[in-house]
Amino acid sequence: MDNEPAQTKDEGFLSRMALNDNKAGMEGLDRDKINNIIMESSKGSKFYENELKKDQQVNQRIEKMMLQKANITQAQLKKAQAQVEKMTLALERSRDLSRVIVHVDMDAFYAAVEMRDCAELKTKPMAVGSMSMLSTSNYLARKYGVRAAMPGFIAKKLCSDLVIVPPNFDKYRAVSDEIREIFADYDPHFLPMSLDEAYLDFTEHLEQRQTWPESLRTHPVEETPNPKDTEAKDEDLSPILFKESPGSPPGLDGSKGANGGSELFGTSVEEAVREMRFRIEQKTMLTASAGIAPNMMLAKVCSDKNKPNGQYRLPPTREAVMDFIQDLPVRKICGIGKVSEKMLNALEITKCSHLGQQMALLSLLFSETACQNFMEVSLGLGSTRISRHEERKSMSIERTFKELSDAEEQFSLCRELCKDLAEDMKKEGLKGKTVSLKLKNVNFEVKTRAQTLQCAVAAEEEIFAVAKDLLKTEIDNESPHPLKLRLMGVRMSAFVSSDDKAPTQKSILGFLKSGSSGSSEIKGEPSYNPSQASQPMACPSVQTAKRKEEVFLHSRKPEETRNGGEPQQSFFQRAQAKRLQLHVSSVNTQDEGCGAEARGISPIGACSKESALSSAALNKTGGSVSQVLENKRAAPAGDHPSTSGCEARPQILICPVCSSKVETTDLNVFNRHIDLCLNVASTNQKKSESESVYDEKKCLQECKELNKRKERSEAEEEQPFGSKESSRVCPRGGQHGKLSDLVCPVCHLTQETDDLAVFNRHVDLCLNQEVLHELKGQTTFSQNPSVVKNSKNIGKSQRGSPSSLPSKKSRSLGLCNTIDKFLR
DNA sequence: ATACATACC
DNA sequence: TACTGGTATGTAT
Repeated sequence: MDNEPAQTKDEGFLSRMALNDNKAGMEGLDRDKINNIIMESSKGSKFYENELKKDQQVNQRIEKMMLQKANITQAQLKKAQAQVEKMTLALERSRDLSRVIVHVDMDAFYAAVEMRDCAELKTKPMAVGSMSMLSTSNYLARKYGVRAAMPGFIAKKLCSDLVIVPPNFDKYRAVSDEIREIFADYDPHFLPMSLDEAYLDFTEHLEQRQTWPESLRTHPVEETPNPKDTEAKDEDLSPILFKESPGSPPGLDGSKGANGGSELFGTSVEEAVREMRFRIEQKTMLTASAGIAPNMMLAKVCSDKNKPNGQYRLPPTREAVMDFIQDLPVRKICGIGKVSEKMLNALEITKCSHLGQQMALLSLLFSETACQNFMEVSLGLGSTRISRHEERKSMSIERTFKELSDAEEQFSLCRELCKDLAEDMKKEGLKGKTVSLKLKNVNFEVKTRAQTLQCAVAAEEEIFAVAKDLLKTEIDNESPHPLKLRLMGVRMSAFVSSDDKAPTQKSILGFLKSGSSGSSEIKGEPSYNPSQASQPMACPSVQTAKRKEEVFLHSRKPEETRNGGEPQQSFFQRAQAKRLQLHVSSVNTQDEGCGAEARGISPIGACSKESALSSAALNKTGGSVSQVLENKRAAPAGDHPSTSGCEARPQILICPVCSSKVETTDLNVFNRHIDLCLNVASTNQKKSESESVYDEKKCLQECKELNKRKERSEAEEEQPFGSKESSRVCPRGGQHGKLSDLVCPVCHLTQETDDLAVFNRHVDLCLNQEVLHELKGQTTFSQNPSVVKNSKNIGKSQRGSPSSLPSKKSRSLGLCNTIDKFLR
């Protein structure tokens, strides 16, 4: 393959704009001619200008890097080298060659499907897409330099005969289903990367296969495989779109002619993979290519080696792997794109072997993550286990259009997007806390703006309420000029995990009573007035924990996902994990998910859906450590927990942290106040660790500042609780100085801790106990609950670091665990 | 947490 | 005429 990374001494810019002939089927093209056409077609366009700008940014990055490089001393390098060698050894020790990983990839998938279904296309250069953008081209078109991700109008200039077919995603999905059925026969846990691509672990299958009789390894040869095609022009309709590449089924040619023939496959890996490809072809009349290797990273590269319609096996020996890696251009590695390539090239690193040789240098110039990746690549290491069930992290929708400058239209488009997104979210039962707005102006400049709520939302109005504000801000920023947009997108992220959704949040009592997460109904709730059943759809997502098994288009997962819990972890990984842990426990952030709570118990018309705005404002409130029990926490003794939140009469609440009075009808406001106090406290604590003296003035000031800062970005109608009464004392009434010996307002026992988060947790537990107590009608709850120790509880431990506080007395551990579950 | 960039299909 | 859309992740602040 002549896939030299297009070393463009010319401008370097070519590496960005020029033809990327890294793909199969693009060998031996007249690159210069093609690049000329591409440049000519692009020059002067806004797109081109923007690309130029981006390229300059990359160049600056490179310059910066080169400067850094120039400043590296021999001593540093030597030290780094030692480190690198140590890590290399460790990585080497972790090398696992025992797995047989296969990467399968359909050849020119969309294009192949279209060709299969339309005889006329078979002999023509064609591509799937539009005049604006192509998603795939067939191999005939590739001869002209026409490839995926190229705009159709440019492709047309390269090949005036090019036929552009609009995509039929439903059809591709259907075919995808068919091939996935076959995949599952070889690995029921296969990992789909897109409609046409997947990773499979053949290891188990191969073990089984050794014992299989021939009958199980024999597959019929269908002669008239295309029922959809009514015209039976035999030669043209041959199911074989591509001549066999080196790695094709050996017996295929021989036995193909006869109707009713069949094909026997052996027991080796290669035979098994040939069999799979054969079956795919029989079933879909489309060909696939495959790579066989001891890990995912290598398998991926291998599948490209004999494309189309071929396969390549990399033997599972260290020698074979290292040989294979040696001359492999870095750009071939999944994850190293054009920018990384360019940066590496600047360091004269073009092949994977160079990576290994330059690791010391790289470790001084690149991030830890990047280095780890480079090092693994240079050693031919990759994930040896494939796993599927990663949860989706975001969901988005975006649209490109002709210039849109009218604000009104922009808002309505925004709403439209939110509506569609909300629909999608609903389909998967998702709720997220972060809403992002993406804007691209007519100069192709992209902006994203995000806001994170305290509560997870999913409905159109809720999303729109936020997106609209973000959009408004941008419009205002630009005024008096209009925003001239060419794209708008909305994204949801920070999903609450399924465990965290509605049920537990809604009402702990309801949860306990129903004994399962199946329902968030609070029906059992004594003092809950049934008439309140009009309870806003507040938290509709009861059963939402269930997600659709698989979502085709969204099933991507990073290639380099690390295997779950294997001893395969590298030094880098472990070190990083450790750092991360440290980081997490040292950072004070918001807690996750409060589901229905905020809206559910909010006294103000949370239930009324009338105004998207008001509902959004409400959504911004609530959500905190003790969200689970916030109503209880805020409720004066005697008040029933679940009703207290719905009371509209103003209450004076005492903050357990700063002991100040908080006058509010909204428990969320109160809760947030507590959060802020805790934030301030622990920040201060950290700052003055050495003195271990708590500065009261500072606390007050910071409390105010924090409150103000937060308030500012929030709904205007909310009364800033921090700005009033001067009666507040920080950290607690009377207790100046040392931040120890906090007294739990519930159990009244002294807590020997300096950590307010720990203390807070204790209070939570106490409150929980009260609830449980009421629930079970028990009478003895004088015990002081132990502070739960659960270092794994990261989401929570952001506020409550694992504590070593000795529990005063032993108490029902079972109960403790139960509570802890809720607190997660 | 937010913004922006990179990468992949 | 015309340079996507969806998702994840890394990097910097």
